[in-house]
This record gives sequence, structure tokens and C-alpha cells, in this order.
Amino acid sequence: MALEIPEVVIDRLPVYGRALDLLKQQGREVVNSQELGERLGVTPAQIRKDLSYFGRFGKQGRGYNVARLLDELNQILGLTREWSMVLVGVGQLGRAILAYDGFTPQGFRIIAAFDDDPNIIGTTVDGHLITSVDELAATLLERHAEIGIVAVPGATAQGVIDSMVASGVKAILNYAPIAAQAPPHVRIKDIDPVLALQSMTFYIKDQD
Amino acid sequence: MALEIPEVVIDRLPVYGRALDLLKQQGREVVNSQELGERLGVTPAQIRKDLSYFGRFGKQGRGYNVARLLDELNQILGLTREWSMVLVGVGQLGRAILAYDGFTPQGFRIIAAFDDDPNIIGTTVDGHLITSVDELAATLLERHAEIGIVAVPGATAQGVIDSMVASGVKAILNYAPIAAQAPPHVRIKDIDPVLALQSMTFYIKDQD
DNA sequence: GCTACATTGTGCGCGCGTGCGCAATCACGA
DNA sequence: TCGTGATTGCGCACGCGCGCACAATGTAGC
Ligand SMILES: NC(=O)c1ccc[n+]([C@@H]2O[C@H](COP(=O)([O-])OP(=O)(O)OC[C@H]3O[C@@H](n4cnc5c(N)ncnc54)[C@H](O)[C@@H]3O)[C@@H](O)[C@H]2O)c1
Ligand SMILES: NC(=O)c1ccc[n+]([C@@H]2O[C@H](COP(=O)([O-])OP(=O)(O)OC[C@H]3O[C@@H](n4cnc5c(N)ncnc54)[C@H](O)[C@@H]3O)[C@@H](O)[C@H]2O)c1
Repeated sequence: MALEIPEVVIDRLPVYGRALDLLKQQGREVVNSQELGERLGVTPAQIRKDLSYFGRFGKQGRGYNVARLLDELNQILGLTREWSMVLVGVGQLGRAILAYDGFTPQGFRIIAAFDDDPNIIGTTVDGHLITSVDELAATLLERHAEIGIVAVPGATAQGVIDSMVASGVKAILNYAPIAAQAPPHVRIKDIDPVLALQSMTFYIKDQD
Repeated sequence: MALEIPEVVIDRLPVYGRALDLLKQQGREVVNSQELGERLGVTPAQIRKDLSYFGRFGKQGRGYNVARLLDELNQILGLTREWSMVLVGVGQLGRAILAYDGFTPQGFRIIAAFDDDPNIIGTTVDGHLITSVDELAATLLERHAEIGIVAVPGATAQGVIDSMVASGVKAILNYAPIAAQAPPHVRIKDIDPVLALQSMTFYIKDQD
């Protein structure tokens, strides 16, 4: 019941949740930490330790009830409600994000999409009317959104982030290749394939 | 000169490299660990410690020569050469990846793109002729590629990964929402926006 | 109801990553 | 040439996360 739960632990919980979701769809009722760990490449002890931060969800001799544990995790992570998101930047990547069918089933909904290109503003992409980014603040006053997605080029990304922060967004998913700055109360996660590639090359550069 | 360099360190080096790239473009000749740290949200000690794993690149009393340090990092990470990549899955996301202009300047080149949809095979996307995924192995025998990008749905992703591994790919960038399995000598990094969102909600769910 | 078995929950130690603090070192100006 | 000031490189200690190992606890079968 410590107040300080390591961030690595929080990052693993959604991974467990996804595996449980799959097991549930397959009709499995119970699973033990051993099997769950094998599926995810994590040690069973790690899983049990992570879960023990939040309570006792398993039964000795049997394991974990899949549906029960999934519910608990969703509760812990705040996934029992819907989350509203705004997207800024409707280029190639922005369109893929708007079309992506992986957000909604998890309770993440894009409620508005913005760009600054006059040729794009006013068009409809996957059912979303694209609005001028100038109206971001006004829109967020009317329809609240807790999460912002940044899919603009690096040069304009920090400005977009600042606007989002000023409008009360609490978390930002940043696709732009910059070291984004935000106040401590706003969570940021970066999605950066180039950084991922540039670190993998270190390990494969001298291979065979 | 320890053989075991922590993976977190390797993950930070590209971040340093990107900042140095920017400084170099701005004409800066030297930078100290203090300023570099401020720009990136990292402590100066961390930067100096990370670099000390590989050598002594700075000068006391002055700092680091920007161009020199950037070269050293590129050398360390294996970024002084070109890397060939294959993409499998030319859907919405795959198209954004093919169109992305952020890979080439860093030396990452997509040399072939595959799909299994007859309506997509044979078409040209951003200068790339889309090939049937059945020809993946044959193509990789002819034109070698060290890196694979997976942009197919989760259900077929593991199969694609297995094919890539069998064809000698050494690193995989996986966009599919699965816990991907690969032999230890193949590096994998996952890009997963949903997991990122699902962990951020933990921190913002009880805010104000 | 009792026994045998399986699996959890967790105390504990180990190892690793982080950052402090300082000595070593370099540039520069007098 | 020497002194001053700045900044690196790194030894060291602290703290945290990981996983072992076992006691606690529940299940199932007889
Ligand atoms: N395409 C990819 O696969 C990919 C992958 C990883 C990261 N990224 C990053 O994601 C971002 C977008 O990439 P993309 O390929 O879609 O680029 P893109 O050029 O196709 O789209 C960018 C869009 O942002 C809009 N825009 C620019 N400044 C804006 C502003 N201030 N306010 C609102 N809209 C603005 C532009 O009008 C354009 O529509 C970039 O930062 C890129 O580095 C892209
Ligand atoms: N669109 C996004 O923003 C986004 C974001 C994050 C992750 N993802 C993930 O990336 C993947 C692709 O997403 P998408 O939106 O482009 O989906 P999509 O359905 O638009 O495209 C998938 C493509 O993969 C092809 N494909 C399917 N099985 C294949 C196989 N075995 N071999 C070769 N090609 C095959 C399909 O023909 C299709 O063209 C999914 O796993 C998705 O979860 C997408």
C-alpha cells in the first residue's frame, strides 16, 4: 500500500491487461502467474510482485480469475471510463491515427481533429470534420478532453503542446521527434520510431 | 570499457545525438553537459556518466565539441552506415511510414514493402512497388535487409515476425499490439500508443 | 474432514542505475 | 609562465527494482 509505485510497474499493467483480455476472449477462466509470464516474457515473480502493490487478487493453488483480475487492472489504471482525446496534425500519420480502430475498444475516443492547412480544414476524414488549430482552445472550453495527440512536424510541435497544456489537457501522446517540454502535472509519452531504430543498431551492428 | 553497458544508456544515446544534431545545425561549436541536460530533461551527471562508458570526449573547462561528439555517438550506435529495412503491411499506418521523411536523413531506407491484399499488391505507394508477402523470403535472399517493420494487424503479426526472423532480419520494429516473440539474437522494439495511453491514465485519473 | 498438492503473497538480499562530490584537467588572461 | 575559473571524468554510496525462496493459504481428491 505504499504511495510510491514505481513507474515501470504502471507501464507493465496494461501489458498484463491486454494478455488477460485475450485469454478472456478465448474463454479461459483462470490463469497462473507462470503461464501469464511465459506469454509476455516476464518472470512469474515479477507479475505477482507488481500485483501485490494493489491487493491480493489471486487464490493459492489455483491462480487468478481472468475476468476478475482484468476488472481490477482496469479499475487501477482508470480504464473503466471513457477518455476524450483531441488530435492536432492531420497529415499522413494523423489520418492513420483517425482511422485506427484500436483506440475505441479501449475507451479512447478522438472527439476533435485540428490542422493549420487551409486545404485540410473543413474536410472530413473518417467521420471527423477537421477544424482550424486556432479553434483548439475554444473547442476545449466547450467539449472537455483530457488527452492530446500531437502529430505535427517537430518544428511546430512544442507550440501545439503549449496550447494543449494551456487548455487543460492532462496527458499528451507525442509523435513529433522533439524533446517535448511540459509542466510536471502533465504526463507526456513519446512515440518515436527513429529513436527505437537508432538504439537497436547498436546491438546488431557487429552481428555475424 | 566494460562489456556490459546498460540498455537504458543505449536508449539515451540517440536522444543526445538528436539534440547535438540540432545544435550543430544552429552553428553551435561547443556545449556542456549542463545545457544539454536542461534541453533534454536529464541531469548533467547522467550525460557525463553515460558518455564515460565509451571514452573521454569532453574537455575540462569547456565542454563537448558538438560535431565531434555527434560523430562519436554515431560511431558507437552504428549510424555511420546505411540500414536497409523491409516493411510488411501497407495499410493506413504502412502508408504513413512509407511517406515518412524522417527515416532517410538518419540512414534508414525502406528497400521493399509487402502486403497480402491482392488489391494492394502491384500498386505503387510513394515510389515503392508493393510486393506479395509470399515473396518476402525470396526478396531478402536477393537484397539483404537488416531491419523489418511490422505494420499488419495483431492477428497476423507473429507470423510475419517469424518469416522475417527466418529470413535473417536482425531487428524488428513492431507496430502490432501483441507481445511479440523472437529469438534472443533478434532485437525487437514495440511501438504501442494504446499501452502508452493506458499507463498515463493511471496518473491523471484522480487529477483535480 | 483430512491429506497432498499447487500457487500465491512477500520478506529479503543482491545487483544495477543514478547522482553527488571532488580531484584532474584544460582554456584563457594577466 | 603562472594563476584563475570552469567543466569534465569518475569513485563511491545510496536507493530502487528484480527475483529468489519460503511460508501462508486455498483447492481437490479421497
Ligand atoms: N508518418 C510517420 O510514419 C511518422 C512516424 C513517426 C513520427 N512521425 C512524426 O509525426 C508527425 C507527423 O508526421 P506526418 O508524416 O503525418 O507529417 P505530415 O507533414 O504528413 O503532416 C503534418 C500535418 O501537420 C499539420 N501542421 C503543421 N503545423 C501545424 C500546426 N502548428 N497546427 C496544426 N497542424 C499543423 C500540417 O498541415 C500537416 O497536415 C511528424 O512530427 C513526424 O516526424 C511520423
Ligand atoms: N493506424 C494507426 O495509427 C496505428 C497505430 C498504432 C498501431 N497500429 C497497428 O499497426 C498495424 C496496422 O494498422 P493499420 O491501421 O495500418 O491497419 P490496416 O488494416 O489499415 O492495414 C493492415 C494491412 O496489413 C495487411 N496485412 C494483413 N495481414 C497481412 C499479412 N499476413 N501479410 C502482409 N500484409 C498483411 C492488410 O492487407 C492491410 O493492408 C495494426 O497492428 C495496428 O494495430 C496502427
